[in-house]
Amino acid sequence: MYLCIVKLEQAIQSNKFKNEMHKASLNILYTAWWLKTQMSKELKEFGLTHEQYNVMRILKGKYPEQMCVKDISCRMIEKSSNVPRIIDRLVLKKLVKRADSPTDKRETVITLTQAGIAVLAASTESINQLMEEMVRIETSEAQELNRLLERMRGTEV
Amino acid sequence: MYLCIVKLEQAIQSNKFKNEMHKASLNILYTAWWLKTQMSKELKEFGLTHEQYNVMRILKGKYPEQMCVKDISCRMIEKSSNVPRIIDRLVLKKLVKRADSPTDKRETVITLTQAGIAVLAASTESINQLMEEMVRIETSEAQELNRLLERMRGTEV
DNA sequence: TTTATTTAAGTGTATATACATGTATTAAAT
DNA sequence: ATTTAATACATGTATATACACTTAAATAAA
Repeated sequence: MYLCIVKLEQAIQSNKFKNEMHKASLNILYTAWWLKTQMSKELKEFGLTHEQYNVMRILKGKYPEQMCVKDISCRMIEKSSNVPRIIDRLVLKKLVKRADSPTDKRETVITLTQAGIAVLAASTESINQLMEEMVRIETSEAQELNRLLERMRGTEV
Repeated sequence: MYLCIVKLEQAIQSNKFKNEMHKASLNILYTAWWLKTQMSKELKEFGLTHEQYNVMRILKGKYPEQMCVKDISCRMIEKSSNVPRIIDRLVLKKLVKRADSPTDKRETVITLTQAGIAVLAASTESINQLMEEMVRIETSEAQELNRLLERMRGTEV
C-alpha cells in the first residue's frame, strides 16, 4: 500500500515545537492544506477550483431559490473570499446565472444552471468517494475532533 | 468578554453535514482559515505576510547556516508555495540576503540579515502572545488533537 | 568524453486571498 | 424632503497558490 507522509515532523522536516499547542496549530494548517490539495486534484477533472466548488455547494443548499452575493459570502469557509469574482468565472463557464434583484437594485441574484447542477452532482460524487478512501478515522473520533476544534476556537467563552 | 463565532454551524451558516467526518473536514478548513487570519493581523504590524514569516522562521531554524531554496521549500507547511518569489519580497525589504552557492552553481543560498533577525524576534514574541490569548485548550487536549489529525492523514497505514 | 537525464531555481499565467476604494441604491436622520 | 449614513456589489492592487515551462548546471549513462 502507498505510504503517505503523515507525521507532521516528516511533513515539515522539523520537530522544534514550542509546545503541544504550537504543534497543533501547525498540524491544523498542514492538514487543511492536505485536504484542499487532495480535493482540488479531484475537482480539476471537472474544471473547478476548490472555491468555485464551494460556491456551487452553497447555491445548491438553497436551490431552486436564488441567492444574493452577500448570502453566499457569509457561508464561505474562507470569509475573505472575493465571491463576485468567483461568480464571474462560474458565469463564463455557464455553471451559474447572474441577474439583477427585483427587490433591491444593489443586489445581484445567482442561481445554478442545469449544467451547473449536473457538474456539481458529478463532482460531489467524486469528492465523497475521495473522502471515503482518504479519511481513516471513526465517527467517534471525528466527533472528538470537532469538539476539540470548536473548543480551541473558544466555544466555552 | 468578547464573544467569537465558534460553532461551525454559525460560522458557515449551515448544519447540513453528510456525517461527522464531513463536518470535521470543514471544521479543519475553517479553523485553519481562522488561525491564519488572526496571525496575519498580528504580522501586519511588522509588514509581514504569513508566508514571509514562515520562510523567516525556517531560516531561523538553521541560522547562522545558509539555506538553499529547495531546503526552505520542503519545510513549508503549504508545499505549493512559490518560495523564490516570497524570498524576492523579503530581499526587497532587506530582511534576508540571497547569494550564489559556492558548491552548486544552480543553487542560491539565503540567510537572515540582522534586520531580519530583529523583525523575526519581535514578531515571534507578538505571535506567541497572541497564541496564549487565543488558544483555549489544555496540553492533553492538544496532544489528542495532534493524534487525531495524524490519524486522519493515515498514520497507521 | 559526449550525451542524456535529473535537479535547482527562476519565470509565466490563471485563480484566489486580503484589503482598500468606488459607485449605485437603500435606509435612516434631521 | 433633503441630507447623511449604511449597504451591496464591483473593481483595483499586492501577494500567494497551483502548476507549467525554461534555463542552467550537475549527475548519470553511453
